[in-house]
Amino acid sequence: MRQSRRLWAADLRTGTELTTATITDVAREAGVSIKTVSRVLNREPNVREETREAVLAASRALNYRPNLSARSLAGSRSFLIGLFFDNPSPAYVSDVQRGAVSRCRESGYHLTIEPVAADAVDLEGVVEQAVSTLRLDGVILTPPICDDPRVLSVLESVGASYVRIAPDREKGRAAWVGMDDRAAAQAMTDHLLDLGHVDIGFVKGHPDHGASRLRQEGFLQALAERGIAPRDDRIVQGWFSFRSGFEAGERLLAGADRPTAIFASNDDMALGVMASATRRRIAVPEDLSVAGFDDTPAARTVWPQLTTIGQPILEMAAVAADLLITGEARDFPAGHPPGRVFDFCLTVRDSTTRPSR
Amino acid sequence: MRQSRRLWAADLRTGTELTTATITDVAREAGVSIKTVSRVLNREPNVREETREAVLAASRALNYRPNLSARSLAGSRSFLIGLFFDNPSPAYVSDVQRGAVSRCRESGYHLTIEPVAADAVDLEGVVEQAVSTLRLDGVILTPPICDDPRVLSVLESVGASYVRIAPDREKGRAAWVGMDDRAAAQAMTDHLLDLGHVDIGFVKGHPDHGASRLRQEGFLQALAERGIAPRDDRIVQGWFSFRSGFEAGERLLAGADRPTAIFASNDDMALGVMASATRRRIAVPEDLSVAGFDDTPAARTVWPQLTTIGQPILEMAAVAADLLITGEARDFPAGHPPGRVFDFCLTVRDSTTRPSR
DNA sequence: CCGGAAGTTGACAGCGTTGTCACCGCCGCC
DNA sequence: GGCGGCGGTGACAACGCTGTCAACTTCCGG
Repeated sequence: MRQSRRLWAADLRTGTELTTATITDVAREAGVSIKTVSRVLNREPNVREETREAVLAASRALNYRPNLSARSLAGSRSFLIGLFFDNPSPAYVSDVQRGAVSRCRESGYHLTIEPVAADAVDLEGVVEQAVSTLRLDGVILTPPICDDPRVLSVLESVGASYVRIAPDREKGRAAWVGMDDRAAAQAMTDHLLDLGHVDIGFVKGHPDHGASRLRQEGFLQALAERGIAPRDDRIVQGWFSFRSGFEAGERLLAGADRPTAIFASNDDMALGVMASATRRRIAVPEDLSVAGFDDTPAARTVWPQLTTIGQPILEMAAVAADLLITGEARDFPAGHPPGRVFDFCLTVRDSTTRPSR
Repeated sequence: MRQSRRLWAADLRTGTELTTATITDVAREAGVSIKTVSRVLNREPNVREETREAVLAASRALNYRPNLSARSLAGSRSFLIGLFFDNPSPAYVSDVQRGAVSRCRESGYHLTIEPVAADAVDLEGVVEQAVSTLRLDGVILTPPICDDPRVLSVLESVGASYVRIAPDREKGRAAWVGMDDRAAAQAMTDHLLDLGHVDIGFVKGHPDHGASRLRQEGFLQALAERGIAPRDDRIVQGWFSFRSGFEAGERLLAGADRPTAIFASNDDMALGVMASATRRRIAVPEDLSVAGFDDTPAARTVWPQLTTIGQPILEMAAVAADLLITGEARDFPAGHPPGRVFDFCLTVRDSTTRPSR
């Protein structure tokens, strides 16, 4: 009745000795071979119900934990999924992580993270190193690196399957999940138009992000459908940052000829616009409606609370992990990867109302 | 000249065939045994310089990547560090992740994350499962779960070494890194006193967080050292949330008898106070100075920008990872674990100024 | 010039699991 | 009634690396 015994350095301190059950111990306990234990644990077919239960009982009795390293070395799966991200927004990344982990946990997978700078010189090296040494079963990519051709090439050259979240280009290249930014921006603009606004300012996003273009298109389309001609001086460039939003606000709100509403391409810039309005003693929403995009926590942490567009990020990330775990992200007809568009959520809060004039 | 060849499912699509070099390939290429290659790669002593270089050259030539699973299975290290966190603040967690990963990368370690809910029924199970199956070399714990006795017990019972970030209790139990919350709160209060404020409101933090108590103590001590008696009605309970800060502001700012400055125990609550002031047309900082704590991104994303206390979170997390990687977190004299206090940073921005009356 | 210590290297046995293949018995079919 | 097939099981060889130990070299001091 020998069991694998291991002595940890920490035990030398406490004097406790630990036992870590291996698959061999479980097999002995259940009176079967290790291969049969393996079959049960991997839910393989062709195991008698009676045998399965005996194994499961033995496994529970010994508090058996499979050794991922051994599984990975012997088998073809590592049970590890990598999440690569630049750091656009902590709140966004946090949601992606929680969504992905929740799906991973269901299948005994774990998530490793690799924060990287999109402009890092050795981006490819970091990616390749992580994927190769960890033998990742799959990789999840967030914007903006999900559109970095170098990263995609590296992943493909080492044969890793990956899912892109909200990619902008080459959607036929690999699996992805995303949202319809154009439709969302159009919906928000419609909301402002419905309130009675006709003179609406727009703050563009960072030109490198694909979403910026789509959001602007949605804005313009909404105007077009109501027969409103966009005024060039109502559309100003921003960079997704609070400061750029503040500056855009300063520009749009200078003078008496100002819009009655401003739609910023993300929440941080919307907050910047609100700050600019506050500075100029323009009351939000009474004298100016402000709308954002993303529904970051800050949108609720500000007064008045921001009307914005929410994305089901947790769900998107969970589906991304799912595509990897099920293998759908790997096996698909060339040029036709699985992709899924999620619904956005227009959240009307206190920063938008009918125009006062 | 055979090399290990592996065919990936993805290659069936592209027709490419991949070669993954193993330590055996490197050994053959360099004309030495695999053990010698292993020695070089692990920086073990007693290898001739000439041999070392030959191995390194061969390794580079074949673009060799060690297989972590194999290393972990054969050796005693998994090169994996786990980060367990509840989700108090995405910005905080994001900094912890970046700090820890930066140190990990230096030593070929990787970080796995386990977001958990502090009140999850099976918290212990999740922790135990992750540590056991992944064979984590170490674990990093953030508040509030770094103070959860169940988690600490599980980690100790499976013999995992861990480092706590900003623990509140039982600091003699395991390695930790932290900051002096009391001194920081005192410094912030001194800043307000130095500006000339004598009537300062204080918003307490969540009673379950140890930091709340320390911050209040620092506030009171600063007053005491100037001989100022604290007024009970100037100290109100908060819960670290924006809303609770807003409500605290409403309470403190009602009526003409109001403080000239308010120090909130964290940034979210300070923002709530600012929102309340804005609603009541009390100008910040002209008519009311507001100070926060934590230096979250929102502190800069608001107008006026918030005076607050910053913590070197990246550095703290990096040191936490370092303690794990070097083994200092594991081997220490009983009752005397390594611990380190980091300097805080008082960041004066626009939300505080001299009192107008 | 010799004995021993220190430096340098390799053979080999695992580490805990999965993949392959063989085996045994039972069923249904001609 | 023999035979092919399949459900159920186990023996055994990997997987790629590290730990152990032994062997061989080199370098000293006496």
